[in-house]
Amino acid sequence: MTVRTRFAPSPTGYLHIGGVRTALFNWLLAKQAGGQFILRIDDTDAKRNVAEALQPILDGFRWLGIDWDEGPTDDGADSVGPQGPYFQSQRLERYQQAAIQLLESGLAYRDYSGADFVKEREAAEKAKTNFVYSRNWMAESDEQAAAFEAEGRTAVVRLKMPREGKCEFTDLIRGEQSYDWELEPDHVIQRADGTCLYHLANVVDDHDFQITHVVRAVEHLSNTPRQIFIAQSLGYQLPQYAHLPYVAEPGSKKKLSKRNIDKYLHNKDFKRLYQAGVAIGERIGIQPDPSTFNPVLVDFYRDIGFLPDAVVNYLLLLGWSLDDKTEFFSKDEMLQQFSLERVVKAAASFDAQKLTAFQQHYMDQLPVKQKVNRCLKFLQSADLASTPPDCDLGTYLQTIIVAAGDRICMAGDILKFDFFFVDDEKLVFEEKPFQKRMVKPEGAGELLSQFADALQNLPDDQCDAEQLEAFVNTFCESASIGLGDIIHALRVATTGKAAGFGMFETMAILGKQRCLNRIGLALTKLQTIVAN
RNA sequence: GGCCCCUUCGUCUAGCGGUCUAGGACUCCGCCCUUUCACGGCGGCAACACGGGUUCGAGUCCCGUAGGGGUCACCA
Repeated sequence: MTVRTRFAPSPTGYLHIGGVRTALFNWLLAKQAGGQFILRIDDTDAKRNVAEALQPILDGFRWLGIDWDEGPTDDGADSVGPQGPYFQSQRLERYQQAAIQLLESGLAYRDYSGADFVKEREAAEKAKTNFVYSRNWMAESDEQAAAFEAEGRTAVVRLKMPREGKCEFTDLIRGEQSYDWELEPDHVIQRADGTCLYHLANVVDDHDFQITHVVRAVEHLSNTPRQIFIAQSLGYQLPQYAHLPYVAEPGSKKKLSKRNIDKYLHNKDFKRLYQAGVAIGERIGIQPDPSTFNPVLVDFYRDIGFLPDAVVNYLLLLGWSLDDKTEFFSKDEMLQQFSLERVVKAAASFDAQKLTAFQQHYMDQLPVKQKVNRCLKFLQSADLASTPPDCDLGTYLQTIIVAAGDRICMAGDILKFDFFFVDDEKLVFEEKPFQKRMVKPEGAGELLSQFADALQNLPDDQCDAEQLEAFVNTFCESASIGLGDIIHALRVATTGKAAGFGMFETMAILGKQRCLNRIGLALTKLQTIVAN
């Protein structure tokens, strides 16, 4: 039997990190068995522009390398696959057929209760008793229906649920499950206007698409009995069920939700990641709106230069493990090793710091050329392209990336080192360090000026990091000062910042002329400040 | 509230009755390396929710208790 799994997002405009994990597990289960992974769009209730709200979700999956065998086309405008369409909004007829079949077999009925149903339910809630619908407005014959209609009532279709016995099924993760049928109310499966609801559509589609394994989050566990009822009533063969734990909030066990971003921002690690993202985002024109750009959403990671494999690897280990030590998995290894048996039952909190650690690891492993390509995109987006004379941007960038080592965790971090890529006259000297290192220390300007004169005479072919270091040391000796007396001012003057990587390396990369230019600009600025 | 689920270091987890004075990873803290930072190396802090059983023996099985969570729509 071919394993077929599915993930069924609603077109909401964003791809949630918890959803990705569910999709990933589905994908792994199908692909490791040589089966198919299907993307189905649950838009039965969507009144918005589906294509537009679907696009970010499709893009997200493509970026992560979670490819679907059947489902919407990449632009979300159409479907590909033998059982299409894969949009629920386009499958209404199928659901209606199923509703008729249920009606005809007496396992569903037309219900004319309207608001009376709610009244009964509320009364039961008030009395603190289990609610069992009286079925007073149930119409099982056309005569009954006509009578209710004469009262001006309209009908929905409800499931005629069993009122005794148990629903038993096996969950691949949670084992044997048993639910009392009497606790299941008569769910509505079709509205008065003929449109159908989730449970019906879901079961019909899973059957039509020949889904063999329904792998979804636990919040659906309690939906399973009614779906089993529908499937059995329709004569469908039941799929296997597996209910994953949900992904929880940072530092708590509550379900992670895009609605509570403000709350997560109080979490130290989450906030740090978010702020790192915002710092990058604002340089490349992303609105710092936490409702559309935050670490719960997959776009966030792509936008700031995470590696998709890092995100996937992290998510794999959120609720699953192979053993007591293996941390890193390539896609192939995941496909080889994944199994539902090893899925953890408890909810797992989202940990921004650990995700970042995975990113750091994957970035370290990435060949330099690829790092260059990724960082280059951010420079271009931020409109940064200034290089030393006779040096092309790619080569220059590579030098910087090598020197930066692991200081570039996500590709967008290259923007922290923007001073390498701005024209000298556009270099911004940060106020605080400039005050501290240039303005405040007595004679700093004078010293720097002398240094510039000396540097001017240093032959161009002696400007690598090592020789520069020797040169600076010699200068310090002759001026009878310590290295610390000049190096800080020198850093601020050449980079505008208080911190960076090795000073001599930085100077070597910038080149002598640009260092001189910048020192000159810093001295001019200093004079202006002193004059005022 | 009803029903259901879950419970090992701060976090992700290993553990399927003895090999557990509970292992790994992230974080944190030391030390080493490095003229600085980062990396790296070494080391450290830190957990079986509680109470009863069962058993020669329980983190591991059973039952309670507590806590946490999910779900109870003409949403999906």
